[in-house]
Amino acid sequence: MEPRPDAITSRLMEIFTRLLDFFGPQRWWPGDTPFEVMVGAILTQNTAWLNVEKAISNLKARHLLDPASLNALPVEELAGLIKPAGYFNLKARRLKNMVALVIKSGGGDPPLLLTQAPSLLKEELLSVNGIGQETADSILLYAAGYRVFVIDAYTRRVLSRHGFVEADEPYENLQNIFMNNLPADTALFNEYHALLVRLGKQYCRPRPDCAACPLKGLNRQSIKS
DNA sequence: CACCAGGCAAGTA
DNA sequence: TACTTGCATGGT
Repeated sequence: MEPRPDAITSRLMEIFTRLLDFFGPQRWWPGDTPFEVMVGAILTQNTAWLNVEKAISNLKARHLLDPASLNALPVEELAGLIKPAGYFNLKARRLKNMVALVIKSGGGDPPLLLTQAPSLLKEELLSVNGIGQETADSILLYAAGYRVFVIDAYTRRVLSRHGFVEADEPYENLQNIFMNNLPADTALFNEYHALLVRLGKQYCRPRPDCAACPLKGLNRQSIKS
């Protein structure tokens, strides 16, 4: 027996309401410009945000946080500046790859790249070596402002720990649960994902603190549709 | 000290 | 197709 769609909607909204009441608004994404969001999306891959901030500060302090500057910067120097974010050699190449797309497909202007239709934009982003589903969707939502739900390791962990989905549920299925059952409200998608990450960081870690979890006691029935 | 963080791609069988 | 492995700093 699968739950009715409206039942899924109300359960998803209850989760959201609980998280918002408990934590308050998260005001994501932390970044001043669309390009900064894009850079942060690469740097935060499997990395604590605090370390990403240090890397971004290094770039800002040298006025290098724009496509033209990063394009002109030797990849070894870029790697040196983003060291605190970890995987610095890998991420330096990934940033270069992303900048190449901004130049090729946006004429070097991030907003021009980001105003393309979401399906086309996602396809282009995914074609960049170093940008996968989550990074692409983060850019679609938090840099371009499109109504896309971002799935990350915390989201998957929170949902599976609560019995809502299987632990190995594919990315696209998880994404569709939210996108097919929530109101068409970009601000909601923005805040919802941020709240799930906040919950994950604080309570749903590998060693969880379930006693204090704001989602404690929810019905564990599947929400797969 | 060990553990882990807002993933992704390449390699192996 | 389905696993496994490399990538790396810094906070808790």
